[in-house]
Amino acid sequence: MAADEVITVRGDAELVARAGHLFAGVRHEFVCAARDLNTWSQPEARHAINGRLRAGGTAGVTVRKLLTPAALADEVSRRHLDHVTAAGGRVRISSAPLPHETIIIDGRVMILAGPDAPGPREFTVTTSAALVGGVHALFLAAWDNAADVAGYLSGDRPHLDDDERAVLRALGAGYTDETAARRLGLSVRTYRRRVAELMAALEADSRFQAGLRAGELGLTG
Amino acid sequence: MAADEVITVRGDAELVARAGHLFAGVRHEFVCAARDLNTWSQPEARHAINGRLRAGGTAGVTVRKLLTPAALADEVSRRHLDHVTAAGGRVRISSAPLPHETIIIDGRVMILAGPDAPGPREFTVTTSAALVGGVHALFLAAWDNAADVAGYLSGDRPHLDDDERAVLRALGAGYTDETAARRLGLSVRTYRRRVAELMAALEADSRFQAGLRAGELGLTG
DNA sequence: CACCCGATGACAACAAGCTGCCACCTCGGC
DNA sequence: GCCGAGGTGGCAGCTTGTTGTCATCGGGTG
Repeated sequence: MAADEVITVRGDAELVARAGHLFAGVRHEFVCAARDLNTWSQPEARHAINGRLRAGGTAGVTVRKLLTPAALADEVSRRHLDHVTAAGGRVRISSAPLPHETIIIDGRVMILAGPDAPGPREFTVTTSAALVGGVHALFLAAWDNAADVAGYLSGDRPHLDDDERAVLRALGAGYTDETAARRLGLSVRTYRRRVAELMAALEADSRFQAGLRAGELGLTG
Repeated sequence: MAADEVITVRGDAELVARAGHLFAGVRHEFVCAARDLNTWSQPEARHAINGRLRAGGTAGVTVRKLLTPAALADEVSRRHLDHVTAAGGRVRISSAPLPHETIIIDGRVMILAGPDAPGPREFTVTTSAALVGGVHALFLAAWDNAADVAGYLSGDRPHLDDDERAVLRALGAGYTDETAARRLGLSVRTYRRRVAELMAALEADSRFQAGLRAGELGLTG
């Protein structure tokens, strides 16, 4: 039994001072999972870290960021993500809640931000192989099941209204057009018109394809 | 900055001796993520832990296990999972690789198994709130996107062969039956037979529904 | 009011999908 | 060889889906 390499720091400033060098030491992988991009209360902290990251050079480093939709809310964040993707980083969006910030560097070092409590935020830095490895695997599991930000944003999300959702549900329920139309209080002709519009919105050539797309875009729940 | 509550133990026996009491102290939640159920090299260790768990009483405790399909391979594991679900525990299956074993108790204590190296396996036990909280959130993200074991097993996963995958791809491509059949070197009659079989396997009443299911089950990639 | 517009629904014609039936072929066992 | 099982394909008849056309209705607008 042995005490392990885990330290806790309080506040951005101390983190930068104590662990800033780690960001510059990235060799091949930088992954982070977070709810949004507002972990650093003071912009200076973020700048300092970004500076360190760039100083280390980004060639050959794969960057992966796993975020929640909250990170797409404001324009500043979006622009940051555009930068990341433009630089070859990959960004995905998870519908599940995420920790406030988890950073893993080269599978060796892990930095976890504590909850947004009053006072300076706590950060935990560890190099324990078991800890980092385990969390990294969990990260990958979450990553694998999240949608790419491109697909999430530009893809479509055709902003369906209630009627269209109703049609979608009827299709998903496996009703025939006849039955579905009756249930929705529409004529069969109109129902089919709706289906056709939906398929156009989903850029699907067949109903099977439309089902597939609807599933991909998570329009079923 | 402060050293945190992280200890590392080597081997099942030491883990049971040092941290076994934690398993008995479960109050409301016991979650674990693992590739399979073979973390404990000696069955005695598992029995010891199961004993401790039961000793603590399971009323009001939610048990969640996130595993990979590997955990469903052998009959013994399946029976164990049946027990878990019968006792009210929830089991999900993730298609992504998972850490060897991550256990979180009541959101307070976390136990991570190290890689299956030669010699006794290392376990890391920590109570650091930031660490445990962060990993717990990551676990939830992975959990949310995994399939319930019931749906995974009984549902279908109809173990598609290459032909069926080809049909699926043709459907997903949006071809008409005519075109798809020609591409696959089949008669239209046979192609449609295949589609019908596929739909039966997916328990779908319409092609739309089949597309939805296929997407859900990740049979497109 | 007359007018236009968009949404709806009826009808029709056609395309696509679904299935039962039967004939054919091939393979393996007798 | 003979037989049966299982996969295949053609055909036919039916259902379902797709689309165009047209009449109708109701709500603005001049």
